Amino acid sequence: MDSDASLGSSRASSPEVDDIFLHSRKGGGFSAAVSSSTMSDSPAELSAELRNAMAMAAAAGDKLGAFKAAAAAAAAAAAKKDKKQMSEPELQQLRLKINSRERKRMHDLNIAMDGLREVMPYAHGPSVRKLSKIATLLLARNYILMLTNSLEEMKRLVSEIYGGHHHHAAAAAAAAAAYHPSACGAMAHGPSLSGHPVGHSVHPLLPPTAATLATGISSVRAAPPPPPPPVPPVSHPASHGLLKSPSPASAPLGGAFPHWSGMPCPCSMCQVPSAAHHHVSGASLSRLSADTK
DNA sequence: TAGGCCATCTGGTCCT
DNA sequence: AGGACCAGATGGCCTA
Repeated sequence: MDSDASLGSSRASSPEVDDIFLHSRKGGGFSAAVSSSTMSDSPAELSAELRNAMAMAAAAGDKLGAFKAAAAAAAAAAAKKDKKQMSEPELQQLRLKINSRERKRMHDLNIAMDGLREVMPYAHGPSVRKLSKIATLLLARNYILMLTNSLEEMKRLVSEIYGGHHHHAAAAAAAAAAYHPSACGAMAHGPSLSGHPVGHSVHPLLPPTAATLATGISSVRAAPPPPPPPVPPVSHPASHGLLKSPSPASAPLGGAFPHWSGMPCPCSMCQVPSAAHHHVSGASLSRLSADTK
């Protein structure tokens, strides 16, 4: 019936409707979930009619849709009327339905954001706090730019290797690209690589690309400028700037990143940024914000 | 305690 | 008309 029954939340703090009304939220409890709906002019408690409707729906056995059924029914009935003619409970039901939709929409957005985080070359795991949304987006942008640069570089090298056989160059590049995954052996690409999904897309045989995924975002994390200097390739600081540790004493990031001996760290965060590579700086971020307004 | 990040609510606007 | 999308407001949680 109601669409938000289909999706679970990617966050524990994103309860489903049932959770909102039937369980205490962490910290705030019931009031935390409901009180904000009363910030404007709604009464602090649900109306008696509303609660009755919910109770009846719950008694009907539809646990998942207990609230939703009541809300949908009331909303459907209310939809036939003018809003001004709607009673207070009907208006509340409509509001709750709209709120539920909006919550689902935001949950979907968060799920997509989680999916994006999963394929980003940053440390995953319990000891590393997950990227914020803005950091995820900025990191993703820089990562795409880095991969584009890598691809171009690879094409260029293949063209050089094959010299004048220009008509073979494109095919060779394609073949090289296709061959790459298996050639990497244990360093298989893809999300299956624990803790470092696609971070080594910068091939070790290729010169370091211009990418530094974190440079732009560090200015986002660190409120006061100046931006931190590039991270040295060998030593891994406790924080990449982007990544928040659960506690100061938490495991250093180097432990979360698998680093292969005798091989430059494939983590693009550890690579020195190139002046040619444009990354999203704090300034550009603010510009971006301004542009979108 | 201030600031960052987030979830949620809400009203408005646009689209189908 | 209903749903999707958006932005502002608000309050909670967490960290430095």
